[in-house]
Amino acid sequence: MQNSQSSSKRFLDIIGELQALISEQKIEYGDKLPSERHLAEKLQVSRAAVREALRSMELLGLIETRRGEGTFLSDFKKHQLVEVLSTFIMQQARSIQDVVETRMIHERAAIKTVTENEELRMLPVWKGMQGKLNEQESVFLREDMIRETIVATENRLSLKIWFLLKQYSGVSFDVAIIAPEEIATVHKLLDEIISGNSEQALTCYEKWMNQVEGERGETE
Amino acid sequence: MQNSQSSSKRFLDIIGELQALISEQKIEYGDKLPSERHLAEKLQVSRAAVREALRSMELLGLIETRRGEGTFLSDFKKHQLVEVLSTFIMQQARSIQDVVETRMIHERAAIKTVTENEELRMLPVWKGMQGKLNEQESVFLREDMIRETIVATENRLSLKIWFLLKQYSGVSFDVAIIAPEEIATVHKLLDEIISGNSEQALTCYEKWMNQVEGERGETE
DNA sequence: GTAGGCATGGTGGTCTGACCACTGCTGTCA
DNA sequence: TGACAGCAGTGGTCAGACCACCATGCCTAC
Repeated sequence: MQNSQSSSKRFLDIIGELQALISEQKIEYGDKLPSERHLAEKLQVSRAAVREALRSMELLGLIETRRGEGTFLSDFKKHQLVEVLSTFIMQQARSIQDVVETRMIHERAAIKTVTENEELRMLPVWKGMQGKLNEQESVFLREDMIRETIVATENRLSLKIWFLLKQYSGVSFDVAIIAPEEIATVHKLLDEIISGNSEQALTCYEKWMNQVEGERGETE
Repeated sequence: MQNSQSSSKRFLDIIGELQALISEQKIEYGDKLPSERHLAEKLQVSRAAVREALRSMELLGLIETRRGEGTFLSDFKKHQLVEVLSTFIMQQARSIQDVVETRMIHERAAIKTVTENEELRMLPVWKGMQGKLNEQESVFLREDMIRETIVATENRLSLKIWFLLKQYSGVSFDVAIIAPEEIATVHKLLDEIISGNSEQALTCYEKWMNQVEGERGETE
């Protein structure tokens, strides 16, 4: 196990045991965990100790508790983590600017990876996006475009980090594209991706982000 | 305040109050927090509730507790977070490969940013590194080189993420450079940075990483 | 038969008070 | 002067209690 110095920090051990339990019993997202009292008995510790571990995990967004119902393995998208880190770690960040810049680091890297990989740029998803972009009825979300790009790289960790950053930067990022210029830019971006023009794709991306920024400036 | 739905989730409120307290009393990294009993009295909650909040913060690496001594505001480098997330989030990651790749995303971005910014590439730190690289006695750590690059970008969040990733990937990254070829590569990398050749700098970086990888393969 | 109300058991939320283990200090004694 | 014992303060842990809430099932009134 990873519990080498398990002398102190019992609640860390408990978290470890909970992880093992979840793994053993194949508890999946949304499933219910044993009750605090049962866990206390099973792990041979007090309920208070179990609660300390559970609250920690809750703060990380790993679990979700509902009074009167129970404790559930959480969907990893709902992260209290963001709010908390925002006050502590983010205060060390120069500003919201760091968050935006870091988010863009991941986005640029994804675009580059996809564009420079023949298999990835041939994926049907890009054509599909272009189709959606043309249809007036269907909604084409900025977020979808970026997310799909990162998903395509198959780097789940990057996706995870991106998700957190997006959540924190709290921009109007999940809105449908409206401005015709923006649609044109995204169209071009998709073209460049499919064509494998890494340099041009990134240029398009920068242009797009500027447009998004411009719109925000107008509406706010 | 952020306590909108403060009906449940008291421990979140407590964390908020602790943050406020830390802010008010200007408690800095390494300083001691009031004892659990004092906090309980001050915040008008039970000690158990205070402890749940404290354990959560400890898991995030925000504080550090030492039995018999007290609770201290932590240095942000020591993050239990890594270990815990490793079991949950990382299990979703394809593999350690994702961590390495994500770390490199941040490193490449930093090199690019520095190289393409006139002020940054003129910083004395690069010349200093070259000097260190020449002196046989002084230690030139791989880690220093990369870290300084990210530091130069002044994106503290990226630095933070990089630090966590490095810690997790647990590579032999903080060792001194030994192989002459590697020294040559880093020398060239520094040259390209100073010259502002973004493309070439990144090429050097990739070459360097391959060399590092090669060494690891030999020794393990 | 159905809709509404009620009792009940299980769950998380919180508190109290107690005891243990450890640390650091302080005063005493050799 | 130095070593040591005692003490106060701290986190670590526990047991037990009570509350608020939820789901369920039963029962009654319609």
